[in-house]
Amino acid sequence: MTIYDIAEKAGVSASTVSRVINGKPGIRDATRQKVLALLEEYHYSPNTAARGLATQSSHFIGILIEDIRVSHHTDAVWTIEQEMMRAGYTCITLSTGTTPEGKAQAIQILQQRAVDGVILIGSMFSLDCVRTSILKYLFNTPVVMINGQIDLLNVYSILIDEERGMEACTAAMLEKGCSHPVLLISTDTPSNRSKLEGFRSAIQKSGRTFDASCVFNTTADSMDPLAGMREADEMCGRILEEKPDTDCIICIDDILAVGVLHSLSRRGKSVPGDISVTGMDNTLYGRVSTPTLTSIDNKIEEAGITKTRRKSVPRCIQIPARTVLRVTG
Amino acid sequence: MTIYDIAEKAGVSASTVSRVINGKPGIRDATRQKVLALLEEYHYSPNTAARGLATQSSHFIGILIEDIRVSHHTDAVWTIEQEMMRAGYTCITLSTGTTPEGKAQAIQILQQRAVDGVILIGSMFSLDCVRTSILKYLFNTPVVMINGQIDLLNVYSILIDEERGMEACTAAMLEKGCSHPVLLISTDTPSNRSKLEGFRSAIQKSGRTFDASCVFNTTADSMDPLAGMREADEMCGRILEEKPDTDCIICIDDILAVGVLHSLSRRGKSVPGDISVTGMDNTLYGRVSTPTLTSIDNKIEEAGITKTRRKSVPRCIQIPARTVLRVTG
DNA sequence: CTGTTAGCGCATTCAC
DNA sequence: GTGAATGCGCTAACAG
Repeated sequence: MTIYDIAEKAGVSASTVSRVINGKPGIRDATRQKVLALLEEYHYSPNTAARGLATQSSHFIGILIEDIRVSHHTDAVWTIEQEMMRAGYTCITLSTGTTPEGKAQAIQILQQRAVDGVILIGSMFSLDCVRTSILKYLFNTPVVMINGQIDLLNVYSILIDEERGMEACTAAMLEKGCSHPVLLISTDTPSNRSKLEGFRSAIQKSGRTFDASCVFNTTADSMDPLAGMREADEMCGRILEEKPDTDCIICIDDILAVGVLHSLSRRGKSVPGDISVTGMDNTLYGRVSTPTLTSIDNKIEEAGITKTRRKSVPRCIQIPARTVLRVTG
Repeated sequence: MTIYDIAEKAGVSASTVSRVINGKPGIRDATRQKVLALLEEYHYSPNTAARGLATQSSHFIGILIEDIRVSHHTDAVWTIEQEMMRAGYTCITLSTGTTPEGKAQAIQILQQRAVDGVILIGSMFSLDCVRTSILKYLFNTPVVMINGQIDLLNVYSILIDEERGMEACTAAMLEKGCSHPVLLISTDTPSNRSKLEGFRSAIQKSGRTFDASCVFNTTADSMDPLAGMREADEMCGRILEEKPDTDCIICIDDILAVGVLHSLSRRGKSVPGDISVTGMDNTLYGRVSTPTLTSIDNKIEEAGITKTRRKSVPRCIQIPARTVLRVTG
């Protein structure tokens, strides 16, 4: 079913059909009704690729995440997708994997699909190779980075202030009476570095001296949540051994927190009676900080990816990380 | 950058450039090299929409799942996406939500995007409204259902034999010495019904009589894993109260299993010492049954969604659910 | 109000 | 070997 088939059956020209489809004015009502009926009868729906070719707008939005299996960012994808759909856009959500090549390839695919905009979710996209690829393939396409930053004119950032989020979280625990907090952190990422900084800052602002031995690192690949949990579980044992007076374990993310909780429960420790535990990231595993997704969503619109971005828009937007603490038990 | 721009710069015609791009033979090597160089220099990459228009093939594969935030099926999406990518296809993965309207809308979107094939993941797509939508919009497009079934000529099924999977799982527990198994099941879905049937069947085949009071239902919306966990947690308390001699809790899925584990650990019960617990579905939360994804993947190829499906292919393929049991502790 | 024409970017005959 | 012409399905001037 093409627009021409319908036109023929209706005894009008293709442009008339096109006008009806797009709700353009200046059509006699009788004609419109007739066409509308045919459209319905034949379940016609327009070929978006052809339309895109003609209008120079694919109505595609590309979303890049590292791994769809990791629930970390999947929440964001969901709301963005819903919102974009309401706006008439279709999302192409791609898992890039952790390698630079994977990311570069995904960016090229999006270019070939002529997406109208791109959303990069996660600090892991703040890479030089990503910058290069954008420059090569998407220099003309608005890009929004959630929790990442790249210095290019067409790249907008929405940053979640994780540093201050973690700082507030730690401060809250200290105020609550914890005197021997420990930070459980995973591999070195921009995001994790911010959180570490926030932790350190809170400690110092409270008048204590920051002791690096209070920071424990896990090494598991962030792509494998199960491994992360297990490692956190073991690490928790080490923490209790090396720092027996620990009364608060602050975890860089919720996966680690779950591992810690398992370990503590096995050891008969009560939470938060004996030890307080906090997580972060608001995934399925727990709900602690990060902004509400709707607020991210607003910001994306603000960044004008769907709009005809006429007015100048701030290149970078900070969202305060809400620190709705939850001492998981 | 269009094919014409490159052609002009190379002093050849567009068709020549096209031939080079597509590796067609019959081009003097010098010409080819020159064009290739320009292609590289200008980071040219073809507009897939235009190409699709010309070749009548979008090289898009549509994937429908109910909710990207639910890790249940997200594993399948990952491997399918990887595989399709290797084959030169781009996946449009859409979350349909639980409503019929959402599913119908997603199907129409895929039609408008002229996808070359569609993959429906989950038993929740075995709906009459889905059938209607496929008939309306995708009657000409090969559709593969994973763990679902719809009677249409262009719809292929890959079924995971959950009934036998659950039967084997239950039988294994009985053999292991459990004498008072309980089934914890969630809302009524085709998939859950099969599992219940498998449970019942194993009980009876072992010579016992099936007692319906051994089946406990949770009511939480399957879309909200957290709620599911919580409910399973509470339900576990009820189970221990009403059936104090329970020595094995078989959970319909891993989310419920996690809830049960939490509850047991809080009550000081040892797993599997006091009580054995099994989950199902091989999500992040645990790994128990279901086929390996690569085997699913093979089956999809077998169903010929990417191929020119010349030979007739079995309309329905059964995969035995592997019952790699893991008594979670 | 409606039809005609042209063009979006590419692949594919058919000539040369 | 290579170029010119045509069409994919649709929209957008431009006429009438």
